[in-house]
Amino acid sequence: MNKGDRISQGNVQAGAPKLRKDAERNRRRIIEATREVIAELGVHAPVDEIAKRAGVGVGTLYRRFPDRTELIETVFLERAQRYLDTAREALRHEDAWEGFRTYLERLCAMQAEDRVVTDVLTLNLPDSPRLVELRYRIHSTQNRLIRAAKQQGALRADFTPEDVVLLLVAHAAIVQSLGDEAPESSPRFLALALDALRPDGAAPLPSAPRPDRLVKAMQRPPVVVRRRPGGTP
Amino acid sequence: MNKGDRISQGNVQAGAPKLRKDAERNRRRIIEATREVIAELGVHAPVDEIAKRAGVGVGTLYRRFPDRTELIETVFLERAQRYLDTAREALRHEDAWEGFRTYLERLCAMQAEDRVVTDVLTLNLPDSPRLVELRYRIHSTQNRLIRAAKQQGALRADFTPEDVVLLLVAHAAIVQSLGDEAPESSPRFLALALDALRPDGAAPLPSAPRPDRLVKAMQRPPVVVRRRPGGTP
DNA sequence: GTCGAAACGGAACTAAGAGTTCCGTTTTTT
DNA sequence: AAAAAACGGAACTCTTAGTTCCGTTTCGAC
Repeated sequence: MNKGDRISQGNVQAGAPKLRKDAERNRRRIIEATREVIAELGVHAPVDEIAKRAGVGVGTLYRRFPDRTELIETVFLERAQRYLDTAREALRHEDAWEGFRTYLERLCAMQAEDRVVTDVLTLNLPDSPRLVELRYRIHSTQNRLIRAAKQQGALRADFTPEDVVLLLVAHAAIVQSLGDEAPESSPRFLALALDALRPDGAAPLPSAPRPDRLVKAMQRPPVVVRRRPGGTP
Repeated sequence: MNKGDRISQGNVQAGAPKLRKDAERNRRRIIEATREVIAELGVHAPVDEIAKRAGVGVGTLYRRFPDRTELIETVFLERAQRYLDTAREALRHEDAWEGFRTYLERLCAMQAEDRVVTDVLTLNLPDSPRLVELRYRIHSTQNRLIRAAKQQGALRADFTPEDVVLLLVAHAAIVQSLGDEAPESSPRFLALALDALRPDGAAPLPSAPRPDRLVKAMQRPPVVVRRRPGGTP
């Protein structure tokens, strides 16, 4: 490493030494590029692509973020937060069903325009307590939405929070395999899904997957943020 | 290549010279192993895994099948055929709705126990006219199922064949990300999906994706059967 | 039973990614 | 103008996967 280079973190911390003007500008560009690129390509997006989009060399990127993970995490948490905000907003609807419907619609729209949203649902950064906490809040907000919609009689009684996961996993696949070429697929699927949630005339459902299993299943492949494939031996 | 080695094809053709006994036995083992392995891992399954499962060296495998693609294709077409059989059987139900429902259920079950089924739906082998033809037959059989179920008034009128694709893509994702850990997910999802198809009280759907676009979307990534990453320059 | 052809196994080679480092050059700052 | 900081991107490493090569083993015809 060169003399002047210094390891620092993506999130400027209190008391961090000020960056040179060009460095600060590049830091912002990198974060912005990361947002864009992983929205399109998902968290697996290669570093080179991010650097290119930011108009910066990879070296520059690594000077600011000690590794790929550090960089991704910044953006990842941002998204999780937005996810939570969506749930909370939905809760403010006075019509509970409308609130729930809006929630699903917004989530699907987010999935369609940003692949990371799906990843937030699915993946765990290694050791990110903050993400765990955000997920917890998302879930409990979501539960309140569901309960309210059921009480109102607008949502089938045997619907469970796990079903939301099923729908989102399903919709993610629709968007990922069909989204670009056949964008009508997403709204079409969502509309069908909503019809499945009506209480009237609903056939009884087989039992829902256990939540803990579901969580385990979704967090399974730590494939996401691989550490050190190359580099230091 | 050694003197004795000879390029031949996976499917024994008329007039092909007879294989030695051990060779013939290995050839069968390889095909069987391929079936098993790609059922579990999908068409991307590495050749080494297949060879290992067959209890055979990779060399042996390549002596019989000039390349990976050749091998996969054999099994792939077998599956596509079974897919078609399922559709045809469903057509024999006297109750059209039952037929259609059974069709979907069988398809989902097949997806759950064999990843290749999804691949058959999604992917094209390079230059496989036979697969194209099978697909065509599958589609037309499926269309008859749908028409009959609608006429009987058991299936919502705005349902289209494209919706079957949506459901299968969605279900494939459910099985792939949740299947192992939370096997209840698949039947649960299917039951919800079937409820979405009821004609009574169905909300009007947004327009379906155009079939040609859908086909294009699904056949997009020719990622599947990559040719020559290494090997002959 | 022997011997040549056929087949075998699996190490080694090639290619394509992808993350990380290194260092000669450029830009800021004082 | 000089020193410090930052820059860019080629080069290096590791991984994964398809394919070939060749010394060794097995089969089958005589």
